[in-house]
Amino acid sequence: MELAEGKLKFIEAWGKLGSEWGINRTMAQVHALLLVSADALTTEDIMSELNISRGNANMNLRDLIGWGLIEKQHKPGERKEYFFADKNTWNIARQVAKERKKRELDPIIKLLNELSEAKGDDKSRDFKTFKTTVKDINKLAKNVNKTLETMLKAEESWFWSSIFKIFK
Amino acid sequence: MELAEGKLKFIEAWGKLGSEWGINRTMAQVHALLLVSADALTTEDIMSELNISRGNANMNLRDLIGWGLIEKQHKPGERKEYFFADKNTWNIARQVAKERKKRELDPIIKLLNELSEAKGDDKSRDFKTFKTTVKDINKLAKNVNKTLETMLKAEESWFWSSIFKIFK
DNA sequence: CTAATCTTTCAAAAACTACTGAATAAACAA
DNA sequence: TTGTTTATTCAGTAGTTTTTGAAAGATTAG
Repeated sequence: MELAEGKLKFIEAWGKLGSEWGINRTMAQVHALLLVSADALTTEDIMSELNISRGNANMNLRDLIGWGLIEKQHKPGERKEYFFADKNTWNIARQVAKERKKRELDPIIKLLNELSEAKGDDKSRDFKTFKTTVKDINKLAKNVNKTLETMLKAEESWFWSSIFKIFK
Repeated sequence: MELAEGKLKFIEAWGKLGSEWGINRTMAQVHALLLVSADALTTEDIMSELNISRGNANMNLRDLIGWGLIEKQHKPGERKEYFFADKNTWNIARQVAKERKKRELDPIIKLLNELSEAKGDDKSRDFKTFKTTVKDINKLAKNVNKTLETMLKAEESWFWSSIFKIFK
């Protein structure tokens, strides 16, 4: 396989993976393109590599900045903006975990806490099932939360060696 | 908060969470409804609780069976089918992890292995970036893979107590 | 066998999400 | 200031995914 073909396959796969995890396919593709580009790219570069419009490129670039996955760069003497991706895989994983935790896990934990206060007939089978389900999911969510918090603070090598120490 | 209201909120939240993670909103809602129902429900029950059509209910019920999250039940003397969800949260988490690993992680690891064979000019900066990025993502993917494999085999209590022994 | 009941399928419609491209805004140079 | 270049916005369009509902298919009873 040649580099050019490999890049295309990587971009396609990253886009597909993103869309399977609720992330806009094009946004994931822009990210993939920047991940395999040694130099920072302009909006025009991205538009022509991925065959997308200016508006689409701009919107996804800004979203990627919002996720903390890419940054703008200004070259001296040039007016246009260049973009480059953080290539450190552990940083990427942490950044995604951090954003999704904030956007999704934190709100659901808040709701589960409220739901566990719900009142009802203690003899009703449905009520008991509701209570138990909410309680159990809450417990799981809090465990995931604690693990993520550790991961967000950790160094990659420490994190994995710790994991595998217990799984040996 | 009353039980009825709590159920509705739970169903809504579970549906939203699902859709944020690439799972059909209605499928997640059907799952949520079964999770908070003590007794098995018929297709009709689900149609009327969630205000969805027969076709939609049927399709999502079958998908949930495919994910291993719910099961059919037959009541003696009755012709219609009843559905109930496994309420064990750890089983749910494992089942989802297992399916997504099979559908998404395994294929991407296969591709990454192929991509790391790609040939190119060893002096090209783009080629070096490509190689490094692919190699690093591959390493991360394999670590996640190993961790998931351990999780799939593990008992809940063992898994979390092991995690927290290290991450305390 | 036929009738009754329940399940599954799938083409068409509806709903939703993403994309385009032209207009507008902003930044800078002269 | 005006002209030039680049960035942003957003209404309309295109594309995708989900849902409906009626028809076809199963299954069981008599």
